[in-house]
Amino acid sequence: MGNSKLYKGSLNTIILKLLDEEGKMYGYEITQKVKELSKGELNITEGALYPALHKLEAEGLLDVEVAKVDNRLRKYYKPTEQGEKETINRLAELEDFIRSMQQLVNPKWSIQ
Amino acid sequence: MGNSKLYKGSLNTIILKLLDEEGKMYGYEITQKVKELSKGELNITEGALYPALHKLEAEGLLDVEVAKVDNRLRKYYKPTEQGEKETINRLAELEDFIRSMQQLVNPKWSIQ
DNA sequence: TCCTATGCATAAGAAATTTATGTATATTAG
DNA sequence: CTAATATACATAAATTTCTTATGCATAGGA
Repeated sequence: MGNSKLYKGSLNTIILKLLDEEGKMYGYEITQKVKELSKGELNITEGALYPALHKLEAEGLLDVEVAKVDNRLRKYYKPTEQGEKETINRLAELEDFIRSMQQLVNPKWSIQ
Repeated sequence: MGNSKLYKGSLNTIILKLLDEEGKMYGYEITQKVKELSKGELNITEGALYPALHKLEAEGLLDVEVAKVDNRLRKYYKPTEQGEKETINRLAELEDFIRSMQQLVNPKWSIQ
Protein backbone atom coordinates (compact mmCIF):
# COMPACT_ATOMS: atom_id res chain seq x y z
CA MET A 1 0.00 0.00 0.00
CA GLY A 2 2.02 2.87 1.35
CA ASN A 3 5.29 1.54 0.09
CA SER A 4 3.99 -0.25 -2.94
CA LYS A 5 5.53 2.53 -5.00
CA LEU A 6 8.90 1.26 -3.79
CA TYR A 7 8.93 -1.91 -5.80
CA LYS A 8 8.94 -0.23 -9.14
CA GLY A 9 10.95 -2.43 -11.37
CA SER A 10 10.92 -5.47 -9.15
CA LEU A 11 7.36 -6.61 -9.79
CA ASN A 12 8.30 -8.67 -12.84
CA THR A 13 11.00 -10.48 -10.93
CA ILE A 14 8.66 -11.22 -8.05
CA ILE A 15 6.14 -12.70 -10.45
CA LEU A 16 8.76 -14.86 -12.16
CA LYS A 17 10.12 -16.06 -8.84
CA LEU A 18 6.71 -17.10 -7.52
CA LEU A 19 5.75 -18.86 -10.74
CA ASP A 20 9.05 -20.67 -10.78
CA GLU A 21 8.45 -21.84 -7.22
CA GLU A 22 4.82 -22.82 -7.56
CA GLY A 23 4.96 -24.17 -11.09
CA LYS A 24 1.86 -22.29 -12.17
CA MET A 25 -0.39 -19.62 -10.73
CA TYR A 26 -3.21 -17.37 -11.84
CA GLY A 27 -3.29 -13.61 -11.41
CA TYR A 28 -5.54 -13.30 -8.42
CA GLU A 29 -3.60 -16.06 -6.70
CA ILE A 30 -0.37 -14.10 -7.14
CA THR A 31 -1.81 -11.01 -5.45
CA GLN A 32 -2.94 -13.11 -2.48
CA LYS A 33 0.35 -14.96 -2.21
CA VAL A 34 2.38 -11.75 -2.18
CA LYS A 35 0.08 -10.29 0.46
CA GLU A 36 0.46 -13.42 2.56
CA LEU A 37 4.23 -13.76 2.23
CA SER A 38 4.78 -10.11 3.06
CA LYS A 39 2.28 -10.17 5.91
CA GLY A 40 0.16 -7.52 4.28
CA GLU A 41 3.10 -5.19 3.57
CA LEU A 42 3.03 -5.54 -0.20
CA ASN A 43 -0.13 -5.30 -2.24
CA ILE A 44 0.08 -5.78 -5.96
CA THR A 45 -2.65 -3.86 -7.72
CA GLU A 46 -4.50 -5.44 -10.59
CA GLY A 47 -3.67 -2.48 -12.78
CA ALA A 48 0.00 -3.33 -12.34
CA LEU A 49 -0.26 -7.11 -12.32
CA TYR A 50 -2.25 -7.94 -15.42
CA PRO A 51 -0.29 -5.72 -17.83
CA ALA A 52 2.90 -7.18 -16.34
CA LEU A 53 1.70 -10.74 -16.95
CA HIS A 54 0.73 -9.88 -20.52
CA LYS A 55 4.12 -8.34 -21.14
CA LEU A 56 6.00 -11.31 -19.75
CA GLU A 57 3.92 -13.56 -21.96
CA ALA A 58 4.60 -11.36 -24.99
CA GLU A 59 8.32 -11.58 -24.22
CA GLY A 60 8.09 -15.34 -24.33
CA LEU A 61 8.86 -15.82 -20.65
CA LEU A 62 5.43 -17.14 -19.65
CA ASP A 63 2.88 -19.54 -21.10
CA VAL A 64 -0.84 -19.25 -20.44
CA GLU A 65 -3.43 -21.91 -19.93
CA VAL A 66 -7.08 -21.00 -19.45
CA ALA A 67 -9.19 -22.98 -17.02
CA LYS A 68 -12.74 -22.76 -15.74
CA VAL A 69 -13.13 -23.43 -12.05
CA ASP A 70 -16.49 -23.09 -10.29
CA ASN A 71 -17.82 -21.45 -13.44
CA ARG A 72 -15.17 -18.74 -13.12
CA LEU A 73 -12.34 -18.02 -15.52
CA ARG A 74 -8.74 -18.49 -14.47
CA LYS A 75 -5.61 -17.88 -16.50
CA TYR A 76 -2.76 -19.99 -15.27
CA TYR A 77 0.71 -18.72 -16.08
CA LYS A 78 3.86 -20.79 -15.98
CA PRO A 79 7.44 -20.01 -16.99
CA THR A 80 8.67 -21.14 -20.39
CA GLU A 81 12.13 -22.63 -20.67
CA GLN A 82 13.46 -19.21 -21.53
CA GLY A 83 11.45 -17.85 -18.64
CA GLU A 84 13.19 -20.15 -16.20
CA LYS A 85 16.60 -18.99 -17.37
CA GLU A 86 15.56 -15.36 -17.13
CA THR A 87 14.18 -15.96 -13.64
CA ILE A 88 17.60 -17.07 -12.45
CA ASN A 89 19.26 -13.96 -13.88
CA ARG A 90 16.69 -11.47 -12.68
CA LEU A 91 16.54 -13.03 -9.25
CA ALA A 92 20.30 -12.78 -8.87
CA GLU A 93 20.13 -9.15 -9.94
CA LEU A 94 17.35 -8.44 -7.47
CA GLU A 95 19.25 -10.14 -4.66
CA ASP A 96 22.32 -8.05 -5.43
CA PHE A 97 20.14 -4.99 -5.43
CA ILE A 98 18.62 -5.83 -2.07
CA ARG A 99 22.05 -6.45 -0.60
CA SER A 100 23.26 -3.11 -1.93
CA MET A 101 20.26 -1.33 -0.51
CA GLN A 102 20.93 -2.87 2.87
CA GLN A 103 24.53 -1.83 2.71
CA LEU A 104 23.36 1.72 2.11
CA VAL A 105 20.44 1.83 4.47
CA ASN A 106 21.62 -0.23 7.37
CA PRO A 107 25.23 -1.44 7.27
CA LYS A 108 24.72 -3.03 10.69
CA TRP A 109 22.50 -5.67 9.16
CA SER A 110 24.19 -8.74 7.89
CA ILE A 111 22.73 -11.55 5.88
CA GLN A 112 23.01 -15.10 7.12
CA MET B 1 23.59 0.53 -14.12
CA GLY B 2 21.66 -2.59 -14.98
CA ASN B 3 19.59 -2.55 -11.87
CA SER B 4 19.52 1.17 -11.35
CA LYS B 5 15.90 1.03 -12.46
CA LEU B 6 15.20 -0.99 -9.36
CA TYR B 7 15.56 1.81 -6.93
CA LYS B 8 12.68 3.75 -8.32
CA GLY B 9 11.06 5.37 -5.37
CA SER B 10 13.92 4.82 -2.97
CA LEU B 11 16.29 7.44 -4.35
CA ASN B 12 14.88 10.23 -2.19
CA THR B 13 15.24 8.15 0.94
CA ILE B 14 18.82 7.23 0.07
CA ILE B 15 19.66 10.90 -0.39
CA LEU B 16 18.06 11.87 2.92
CA LYS B 17 19.81 9.06 4.76
CA LEU B 18 23.26 10.00 3.43
CA LEU B 19 22.78 13.70 4.14
CA ASP B 20 21.59 12.90 7.64
CA GLU B 21 24.70 10.81 8.22
CA GLU B 22 27.25 13.14 6.68
CA GLY B 23 25.69 16.42 7.77
CA LYS B 24 26.03 17.98 4.34
CA MET B 25 26.99 16.84 0.88
CA TYR B 26 26.94 18.15 -2.66
CA GLY B 27 25.40 16.39 -5.62
CA TYR B 28 28.45 14.93 -7.24
CA GLU B 29 29.67 13.75 -3.86
CA ILE B 30 26.43 11.84 -3.35
CA THR B 31 26.81 9.96 -6.64
CA GLN B 32 30.36 8.94 -5.68
CA LYS B 33 29.40 7.93 -2.17
CA VAL B 34 26.58 5.71 -3.37
CA LYS B 35 28.87 4.10 -5.91
CA GLU B 36 31.48 3.49 -3.21
CA LEU B 37 29.10 2.14 -0.57
CA SER B 38 27.44 -0.21 -3.05
CA LYS B 39 30.77 -1.29 -4.55
CA GLY B 40 29.77 -0.04 -7.96
CA GLU B 41 26.38 -1.74 -7.91
CA LEU B 42 24.28 1.41 -7.74
CA ASN B 43 24.89 4.41 -9.96
CA ILE B 44 22.72 7.44 -9.53
CA THR B 45 22.39 9.34 -12.78
CA GLU B 46 22.61 13.11 -12.74
CA GLY B 47 19.28 13.34 -14.54
CA ALA B 48 17.69 11.63 -11.56
CA LEU B 49 19.74 13.19 -8.79
CA TYR B 50 19.51 16.91 -9.45
CA PRO B 51 15.75 17.05 -9.94
CA ALA B 52 15.39 14.95 -6.79
CA LEU B 53 17.52 17.39 -4.77
CA HIS B 54 15.55 20.34 -6.10
CA LYS B 55 12.31 18.68 -5.17
CA LEU B 56 13.44 17.83 -1.65
CA GLU B 57 14.51 21.44 -1.25
CA ALA B 58 11.17 22.69 -2.55
CA GLU B 59 9.44 20.43 -0.04
CA GLY B 60 11.39 22.09 2.75
CA LEU B 61 13.36 18.96 3.64
CA LEU B 62 16.75 20.28 2.51
CA ASP B 63 18.65 23.54 2.76
CA VAL B 64 21.22 24.64 0.19
CA GLU B 65 24.46 26.48 0.61
CA VAL B 66 26.55 27.44 -2.39
CA ALA B 67 30.32 27.25 -2.17
CA LYS B 68 33.18 27.80 -4.58
CA VAL B 69 35.99 25.31 -4.24
CA ASP B 70 38.96 25.32 -6.63
CA ASN B 71 37.09 27.78 -8.81
CA ARG B 72 34.28 25.23 -9.19
CA LEU B 73 30.72 25.55 -7.99
CA ARG B 74 29.35 23.26 -5.33
CA LYS B 75 25.88 23.18 -3.83
CA TYR B 76 25.90 21.70 -0.39
CA TYR B 77 22.63 20.24 0.80
CA LYS B 78 21.75 19.50 4.38
CA PRO B 79 18.52 18.32 6.03
CA THR B 80 16.27 20.89 7.64
CA GLU B 81 14.68 20.08 10.99
CA GLN B 82 11.63 18.82 9.16
CA GLY B 83 13.97 16.92 6.85
CA GLU B 84 15.49 15.06 9.77
CA LYS B 85 12.08 13.96 11.00
CA GLU B 86 11.08 12.84 7.53
CA THR B 87 14.33 10.92 7.15
CA ILE B 88 13.45 8.79 10.16
CA ASN B 89 10.02 7.97 8.78
CA ARG B 90 11.11 7.25 5.24
CA LEU B 91 14.04 5.19 6.39
CA ALA B 92 11.79 3.02 8.54
CA GLU B 93 9.47 2.55 5.59
CA LEU B 94 12.36 1.61 3.32
CA GLU B 95 13.70 -0.86 5.87
CA ASP B 96 10.29 -2.52 6.11
CA PHE B 97 10.18 -2.68 2.36
CA ILE B 98 13.62 -4.29 2.15
CA ARG B 99 12.64 -6.85 4.76
CA SER B 100 9.47 -7.68 2.84
CA MET B 101 11.40 -8.06 -0.37
CA GLN B 102 13.79 -10.44 1.31
CA GLN B 103 10.94 -12.44 2.67
CA LEU B 104 9.64 -12.82 -0.85
CA VAL B 105 12.88 -13.31 -2.69
CA ASN B 106 14.90 -15.33 -0.28
CA PRO B 107 13.16 -16.50 2.89
CA LYS B 108 16.32 -18.34 3.89
CA TRP B 109 17.98 -15.03 4.61
CA SER B 110 17.54 -13.60 8.04
CA ILE B 111 18.55 -10.23 9.30
CA GLN B 112 20.76 -9.94 12.37
C1' DT C 1 -30.72 -7.80 -1.67
C1' DC C 2 -26.52 -5.65 -1.09
C1' DC C 3 -21.83 -6.08 -0.03
C1' DT C 4 -17.64 -8.64 -0.35
C1' DA C 5 -14.74 -11.94 -2.61
C1' DT C 6 -13.20 -13.93 -6.77
C1' DG C 7 -11.40 -13.24 -11.44
C1' DC C 8 -10.29 -10.89 -15.55
C1' DA C 9 -9.18 -6.42 -18.26
C1' DT C 10 -7.92 -1.68 -19.89
C1' DA C 11 -7.38 3.40 -20.12
C1' DA C 12 -5.86 7.86 -18.25
C1' DG C 13 -2.81 10.01 -15.46
C1' DA C 14 1.09 10.49 -12.32
C1' DA C 15 5.65 9.67 -10.82
C1' DA C 16 10.34 8.44 -11.27
C1' DT C 17 13.66 7.45 -14.06
C1' DT C 18 16.86 7.18 -18.47
C1' DT C 19 18.92 9.26 -22.21
C1' DA C 20 20.64 13.05 -24.37
C1' DT C 21 22.20 17.36 -24.16
C1' DG C 22 24.43 21.71 -22.55
C1' DT C 23 27.81 24.65 -19.88
C1' DA C 24 32.24 25.24 -17.46
C1' DT C 25 36.79 24.32 -15.03
C1' DA C 26 40.71 21.17 -13.73
C1' DT C 27 43.70 17.47 -14.29
C1' DT C 28 46.04 13.72 -16.46
C1' DA C 29 47.87 10.95 -20.23
C1' DG C 30 49.97 10.74 -24.51
C1' DC D 1 50.21 20.87 -26.09
C1' DT D 2 46.24 18.64 -26.70
C1' DA D 3 42.69 15.39 -26.13
C1' DA D 4 40.34 12.72 -22.89
C1' DT D 5 38.68 12.27 -18.31
C1' DA D 6 37.04 14.01 -13.94
C1' DT D 7 34.57 17.39 -11.52
C1' DA D 8 30.19 20.04 -11.03
C1' DC D 9 25.99 21.84 -12.20
C1' DA D 10 21.42 21.76 -15.06
C1' DT D 11 17.27 20.62 -17.93
C1' DA D 12 14.16 18.62 -21.54
C1' DA D 13 12.14 14.71 -23.97
C1' DA D 14 11.07 10.13 -23.85
C1' DT D 15 10.28 5.90 -21.45
C1' DT D 16 8.93 2.84 -17.91
C1' DT D 17 6.21 1.58 -14.29
C1' DC D 18 2.84 2.12 -11.44
C1' DT D 19 -1.86 4.10 -9.36
C1' DT D 20 -6.43 5.19 -9.86
C1' DA D 21 -10.59 4.55 -11.91
C1' DT D 22 -13.39 1.97 -14.45
C1' DG D 23 -15.80 -2.04 -16.52
C1' DC D 24 -17.66 -6.87 -16.81
C1' DA D 25 -19.07 -11.23 -14.60
C1' DT D 26 -19.97 -15.07 -11.01
C1' DA D 27 -20.43 -16.67 -6.11
C1' DG D 28 -21.43 -16.46 -1.37
C1' DG D 29 -22.76 -14.51 2.99
C1' DA D 30 -25.37 -11.12 5.95
